[in-house]
Amino acid sequence: MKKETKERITKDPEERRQELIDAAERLFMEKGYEQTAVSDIVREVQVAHGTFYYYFPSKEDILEAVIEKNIAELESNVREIMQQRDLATAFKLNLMVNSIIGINVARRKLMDYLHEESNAVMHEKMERRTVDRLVPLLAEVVAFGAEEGCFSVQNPRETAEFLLASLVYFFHHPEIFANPRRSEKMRRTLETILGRVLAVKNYNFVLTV
Amino acid sequence: MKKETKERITKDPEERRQELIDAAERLFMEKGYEQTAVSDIVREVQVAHGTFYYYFPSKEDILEAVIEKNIAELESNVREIMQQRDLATAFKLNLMVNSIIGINVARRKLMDYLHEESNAVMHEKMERRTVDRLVPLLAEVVAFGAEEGCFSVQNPRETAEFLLASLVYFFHHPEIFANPRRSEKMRRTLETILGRVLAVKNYNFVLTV
Amino acid sequence: MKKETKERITKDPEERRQELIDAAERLFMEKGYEQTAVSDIVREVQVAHGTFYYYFPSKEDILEAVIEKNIAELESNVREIMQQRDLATAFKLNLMVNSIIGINVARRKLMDYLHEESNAVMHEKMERRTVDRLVPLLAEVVAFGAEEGCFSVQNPRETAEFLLASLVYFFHHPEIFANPRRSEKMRRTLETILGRVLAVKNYNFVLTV
Amino acid sequence: MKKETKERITKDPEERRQELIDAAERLFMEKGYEQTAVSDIVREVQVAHGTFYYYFPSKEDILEAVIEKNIAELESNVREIMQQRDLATAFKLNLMVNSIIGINVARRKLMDYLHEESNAVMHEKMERRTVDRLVPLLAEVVAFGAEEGCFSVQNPRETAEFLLASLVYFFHHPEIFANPRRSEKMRRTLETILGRVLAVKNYNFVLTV
DNA sequence: AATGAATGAGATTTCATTCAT
DNA sequence: AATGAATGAAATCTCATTCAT
Repeated sequence: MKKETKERITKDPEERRQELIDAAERLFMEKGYEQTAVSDIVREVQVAHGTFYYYFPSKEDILEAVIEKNIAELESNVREIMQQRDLATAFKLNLMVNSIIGINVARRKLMDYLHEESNAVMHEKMERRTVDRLVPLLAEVVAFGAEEGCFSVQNPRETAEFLLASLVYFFHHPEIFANPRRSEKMRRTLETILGRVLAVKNYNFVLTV
Repeated sequence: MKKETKERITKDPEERRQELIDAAERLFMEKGYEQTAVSDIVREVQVAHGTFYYYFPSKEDILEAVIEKNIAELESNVREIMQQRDLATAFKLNLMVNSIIGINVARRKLMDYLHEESNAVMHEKMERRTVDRLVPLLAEVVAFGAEEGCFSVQNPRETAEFLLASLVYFFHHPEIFANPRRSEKMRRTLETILGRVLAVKNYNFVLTV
Repeated sequence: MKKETKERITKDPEERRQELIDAAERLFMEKGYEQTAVSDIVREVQVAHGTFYYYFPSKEDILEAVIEKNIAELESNVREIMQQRDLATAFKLNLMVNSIIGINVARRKLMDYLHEESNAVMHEKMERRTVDRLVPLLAEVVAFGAEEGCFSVQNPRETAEFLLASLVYFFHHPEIFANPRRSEKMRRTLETILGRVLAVKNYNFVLTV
Repeated sequence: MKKETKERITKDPEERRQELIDAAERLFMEKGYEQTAVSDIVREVQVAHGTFYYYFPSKEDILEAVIEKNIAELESNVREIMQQRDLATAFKLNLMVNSIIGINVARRKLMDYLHEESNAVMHEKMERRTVDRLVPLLAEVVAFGAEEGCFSVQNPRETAEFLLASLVYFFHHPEIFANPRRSEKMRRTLETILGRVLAVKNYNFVLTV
């Protein structure tokens, strides 16, 4: 009469929550948000459906958590660079841009190219959140450079927005990286654009795509 | 056993097809692609489900048709401008950019702001298709201007891509238009950016957002 | 490679609808409304889940349909009696009351005693709808009798309400019928009550429980 | 590895039990029995789920407790009236009826009208228990009055049942109280009915709805 | 006495698509 | 060209209850 009692494994809530977010992130990137069922996530983590809903009120909420985790990481990287002293402003901005491109590229490589268009929801959310959170940081540095005189920019915030629009273009066009020649041209073009848009003095942007 | 047979209205296939596309377009803009069911479309046009599938193999196909219709219109507008003779290249490019922004803005105004994030699939597809189709046109004019000497650009195609990335930014951020001050700043910033990125000679871009 | 294609049986919509209502009625009475799953209903009728929702927007809607069917039947019986000419008013009311009790008793016998308290939702709805629909009919006859002088009643409508409250008591207490002695006493008591409440002249109510 | 242990508040078991019952009662009345989750109750009382199940084996059991609490109160009120000496029987019965109506009315006013039909389970249980517990009391007084000669009734128990059926009608139709005219008519009608059903001598019932 | 993370069966519903007519 | 009844897989979410601590 023994019931095949499924082990009931209890963990620290914070740990469980992370497990769920990590599994969701992996699956969302592989198969896309909408193609991933809550049952896929709980199967991965080996918990019951109810456990999922104990931690997240809905599937959309875990998507927000996944995105937040990603953005937070990106933001903190960028912020760290910002806080370094003794860096010339133009160089600092250069580092920030490289960091943004770099992480986006890395992230994109995880996403399945095949499901490209089927992950629109996640892409859209990610892009908007990225822009919203990074614009203030870029804008601050641009503004600072403008005061310093190393840049010549009238509207730092708006300029930062358009620059970010160009940076996330990479995120939306991962096929670029498949072709080294193309990738190279894009890199050089963006280097030029950055220099011109900011009207930098005595500095050449060097990107590492 | 008499069946009250519902009127069976036959139309010219091309007309029917258009009716379906128009209804779909309206609904996709109002409620979003995923929130629109095939039954919403057929209800609107007053035909049976079968009729829909007689014209389109799947729901995604009518989305493609809707997008194609939109892009084709945009492309033809832009192409028309291109073909005008006796226009200075910089001025021609200016007109093209205005046309792109204008149509995007008009389109966005139709879309329900409320469903912003819930229409990611359509947004994403629209953006990619727009970029794919307009890049060659912009690139051609940019290249021509570079040869002429009114622009100074190394990689016309890549430059056109990044410029388009900035133009579609408006499409993704319709909230901009809600605030006149903001909208104004964006416009002026973009005017400056265009001038700098292309390194135009003897011309100032004037946008009409 | 032949697919075991499940026969696709198409029927006249009205017939299908009735099949679904009938199956639902049977199941609701046997197991209770809440204990009946939509899958129980579709299994019975041998259609797909989708078919159910093609006919009824929700499970609650089929409950309404089941109740409506029942009430309509009861109402039409009672109305038929009302419309008979050449019946003394008291006798006519007597027939109406017998009809109401009779149908309720019959219905109750179908319901599973075991699930008594687990079918509260259906009971409550049924009772309210019954009262709402029958009060006007009873009230009319009571009023007519009062004018004629065979009854002596001040407030026909309210009196009808309280009488119905007594009639549906049987519906809520099916255990009464299990005990002949009890059942008999209830019958006689109700006969007396009817006579007294209406202050009937020259007539004795005779119930057939 | 320190866990920030949440305060663990211990109380007298009887007190805890009452807290739970009171919270459940409030919630059941506001939202309905089925619409109230066990988690709503424990959140209200600020205890863990396990604590709930330490006191009540199941959700249904706390419903029974809530109902019992209510009925017990009603029964004791009515019983108190019964035990008063020096009251004429008809007057005593009148007081009892007023007490029953009064408490039901008061209770109904607490219940959310909006969730009317969604609280069927609780309504049904409450009604049955009310009838079961009050019938013997009413029957006893009716029987006593019959012996005394102030009433003329053959079957006191059954008569009491039908009278209670009329009294609980108010409970099921709270909308009555919203309309003073209607409420007034119902009251007067019931006064007349009581007098007639019991065939009272030298007394007029006066209700206080 | 009390905690609260975990369970998991199961319920309703959606909707793109098919196909016999 | 058109109909519309029928399909059915699949998805999200609920919640009473358990049990190791």
